[in-house]
Amino acid sequence: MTQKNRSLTLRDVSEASGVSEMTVSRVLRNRGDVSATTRDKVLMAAKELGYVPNKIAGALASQRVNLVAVIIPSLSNMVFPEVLSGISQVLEDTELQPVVGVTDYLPEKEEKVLYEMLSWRPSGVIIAGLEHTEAARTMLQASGIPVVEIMDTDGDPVDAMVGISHRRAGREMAAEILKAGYRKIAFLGTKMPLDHRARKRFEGFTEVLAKSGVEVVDREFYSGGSALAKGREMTEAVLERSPDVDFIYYSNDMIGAGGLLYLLEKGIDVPGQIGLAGFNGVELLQGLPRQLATMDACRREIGTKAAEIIAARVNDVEKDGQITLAPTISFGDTLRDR
Amino acid sequence: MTQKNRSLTLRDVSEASGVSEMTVSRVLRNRGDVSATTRDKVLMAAKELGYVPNKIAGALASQRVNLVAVIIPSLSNMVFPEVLSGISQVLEDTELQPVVGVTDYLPEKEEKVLYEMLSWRPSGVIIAGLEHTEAARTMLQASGIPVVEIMDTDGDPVDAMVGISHRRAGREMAAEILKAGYRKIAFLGTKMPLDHRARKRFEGFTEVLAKSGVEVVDREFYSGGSALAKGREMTEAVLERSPDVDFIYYSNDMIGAGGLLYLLEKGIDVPGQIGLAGFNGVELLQGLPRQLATMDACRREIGTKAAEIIAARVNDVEKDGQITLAPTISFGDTLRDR
DNA sequence: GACGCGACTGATCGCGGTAACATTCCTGTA
DNA sequence: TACAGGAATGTTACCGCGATCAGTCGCGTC
Repeated sequence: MTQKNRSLTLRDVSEASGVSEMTVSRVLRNRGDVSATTRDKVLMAAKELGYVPNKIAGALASQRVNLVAVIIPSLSNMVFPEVLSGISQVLEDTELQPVVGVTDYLPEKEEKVLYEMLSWRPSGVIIAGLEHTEAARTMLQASGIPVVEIMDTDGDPVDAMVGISHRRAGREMAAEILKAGYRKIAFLGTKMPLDHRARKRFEGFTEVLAKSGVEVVDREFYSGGSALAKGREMTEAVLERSPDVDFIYYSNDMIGAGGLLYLLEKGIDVPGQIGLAGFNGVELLQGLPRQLATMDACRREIGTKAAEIIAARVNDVEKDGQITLAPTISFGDTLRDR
Repeated sequence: MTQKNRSLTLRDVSEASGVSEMTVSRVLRNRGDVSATTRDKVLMAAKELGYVPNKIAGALASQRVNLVAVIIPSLSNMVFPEVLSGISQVLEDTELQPVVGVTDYLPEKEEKVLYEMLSWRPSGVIIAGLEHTEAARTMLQASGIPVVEIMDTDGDPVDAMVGISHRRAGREMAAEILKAGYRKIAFLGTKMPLDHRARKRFEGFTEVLAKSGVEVVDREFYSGGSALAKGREMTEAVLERSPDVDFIYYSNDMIGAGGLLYLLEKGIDVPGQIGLAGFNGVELLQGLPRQLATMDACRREIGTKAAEIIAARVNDVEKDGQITLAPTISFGDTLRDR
């Protein structure tokens, strides 16, 4: 409460409680032996002064920074917050703490953010995707700390990796769609150069279609704006251009939901006339009039596994570092045998 | 690239380039006079080694930490990410950097997170809400750094504050609803003890209703789960219990959207038989079959204004610190004169 | 009574940088 | 030619804390 301007230090607490700085330090970190009386005295003084330890100094002195850099493309779609929450949950039981950096899907920004984060000398890095600039990869390698690349497993990780195969996800969805008898298939997605995982899903998707001699009859890509509204617009555009479409595969659930709402409004029979599928398994879908077919991206689990790997490695425990999770398909009400 | 284990220091670069550590430091920070030749030599050496400056040490030595602590309740609803993006956008033009902490709407967790963040000695704090534990308020005051409390302006800030009056938002919505002729009004919201802003909206809302002798005929609260689905369920429950309801005020757009979808499905005339309104003005709404009446919470602007205040104060520029933004109501298609 | 031992406490050093001041060197000018 | 003055570079002293090691004290043991 009594507080001038200059920030308090151990010395202030030490003077206030009549013991050495070292003892105060021990009390506040619960380390080493301190008598109960001294401990109480110190804690009282610290509380009274409103002392908050300086982790900057602590980290420098101890050469330990209990931060984990988490680098993701975006916070504004539901997918990464959920990964984050998985990470936080696991790290909560450790002394590690996540620090988030956002790249907006821009490789150069990713590089910059990574550089910034590494300059805080974190204990580990969790970073989305396997595609990074040359410089970023080099930094990750040179950092000498555990690195987990998440979300995607189609590629070579710098170190550890946890995710699903998006290529396979695309393939499986394509197979199911074909099995259900759809043939005039359209694809709606995000502008792809930015989003490697969406691209890989698309590649896997077309690959399987091609094997059956089927080609995507139409496609449309968007960027920015309300995904729900974009799904609507794009669906409308595609139907206008290609009225004979019988299935639409969306690169994410949000635009899929927009498309679903649009089709229902138009009185189109889903999935009779047109089938639909999205990707991600977002919670939102549960509130829709009909359940959109989708594929769970195992977001939360990716977060927890990644955090577990970091936590283990930080404590020098070796731990399996290449985890490919299996996304489960959910057919919902929009993908059925015709 | 050549890299053992121990992290590189200025000394390594200094040795590699044949100048003093101080000069290397100057080059890397672009500060002070350094000849072009020396500069190049140093930069080459630094790049070659893959040197990343240690901000921990730098911050300790310079007594400057260019971090801004941003403490918010949640990342999983659209509102805070948007505030964050406003903050980031403004801070991008400064040397400040946001660091996010999440409290899950729990006061004790907020206190803990705040303590953690302050222990990194940030240059400023942006924190959601005006309600904090006693200890948290004390810490904020004692920190001696600029503090901006955001989102809400119904109360006394520790220092600066940027937001809207949720009480007034509730009042205005109530007034419009009454003006449109609705009288059997229900309220659906989140469990309130956790969310002061939702509570204040509700208080303002009922206050205006009461002045016209109207009372909320039914109410229902939820916590957890998919908001869209919850909106659906709660709406169904309320209609069953109180079939004569003619308006439903939702404490957020997401549950409002769920309700809207439900009513449309049931073939109920919206807004003829039942009017609806939500709160927040989320982007999602643009993709709905009908535009839900709502009120913009000025999220992005709150973020930018708050960041501007911090940025100004950090540079010792005084700046107006009590900003109340005016949310604009948007009637959409679900609130109309009967 | 000397000794060992464990519990507790303190002194010193250095983590990797930066601020502030000191030094060197070069140039133009009186 | 001597010297002022600035540009370029180096030296020194910390920043606030924790690791390490060095005491101090009380007590049981032989």
